[in-house]
Amino acid sequence: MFGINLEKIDIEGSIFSGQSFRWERTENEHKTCHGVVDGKLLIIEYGNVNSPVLKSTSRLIDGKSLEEFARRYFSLDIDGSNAFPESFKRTYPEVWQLLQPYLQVKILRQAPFETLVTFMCAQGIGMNIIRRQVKHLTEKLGTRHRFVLESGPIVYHAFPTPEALASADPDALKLCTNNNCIRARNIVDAAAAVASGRLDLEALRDPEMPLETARERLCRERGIGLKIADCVMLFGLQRFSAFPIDTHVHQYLGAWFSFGEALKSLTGKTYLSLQRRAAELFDPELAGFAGHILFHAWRKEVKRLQSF
DNA sequence: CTCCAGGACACTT
DNA sequence: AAGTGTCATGGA
Repeated sequence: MFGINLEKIDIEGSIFSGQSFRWERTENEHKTCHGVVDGKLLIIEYGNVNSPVLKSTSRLIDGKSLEEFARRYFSLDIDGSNAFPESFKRTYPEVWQLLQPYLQVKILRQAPFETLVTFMCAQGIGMNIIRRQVKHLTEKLGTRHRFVLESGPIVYHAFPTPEALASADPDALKLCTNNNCIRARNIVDAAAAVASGRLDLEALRDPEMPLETARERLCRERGIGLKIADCVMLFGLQRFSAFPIDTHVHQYLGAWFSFGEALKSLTGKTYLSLQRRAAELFDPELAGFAGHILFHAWRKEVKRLQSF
């Protein structure tokens, strides 16, 4: 057990798949996050924000200390406010003001395959259903882990391996994809591509490879369009310059920055056009980080959505 | 009841 | 080239 300053992390802001890490709210406003990473259980508690605690069943993960691991996993090395240049603050002072509570939002450096599959589950449906799908996926096909804590045993399921998903029966997988047969088949196919080595996700991390090239490779798979490919690059491949445009980004680009294209439906052409203009607003290296911060500010401050 | 949710794709004008 | 329908379900 050691101390790590979780005030610097907007924990609610980053968790999506809820499986590498899962957030749970217990009775008395005491929040706990725990999840399986590489077969090890990580727990973060912050009932009192002044004394948050990160602990694990194992001192070492991947040969690194837990603190080292967490620092990287939570992107503590990235300062999101650096994504916003002075020109942005001058031009959009009211937006900049609104963003202040969200500058600590961190993007998790999640596992590429998990990121790929979870975002394939997230097409045109709400967060609750997405979560449910991922939960079913892990419980049906993921390795089961049992940990004994002071409070009693906890059971967790790791995210399924590409092999496990590739050999899954698409009909059975329907339960994990909101009964959507097309999506189930696409996920099995993508998993097979990764398992066979035909789709080498690790290779797409290479900074030498242009963003465009990596995206093009991802989009070759059925069920992966521009948005999902950009999400995989941003959340799973640590490509912080990738700028995914979903329905919410589409909306705030129109409302906050008066992008005319935002009035039109989000076709491929509109998507690319919006993306080019958005990239000019931020530090190119951290455009995706900026987008994610804006995303949460938009959802909570404007749409009043209870995200997590 | 209608509308929209962290979309992608086929199909029609 | 640009718009519309389909897939699916739940919550507001």
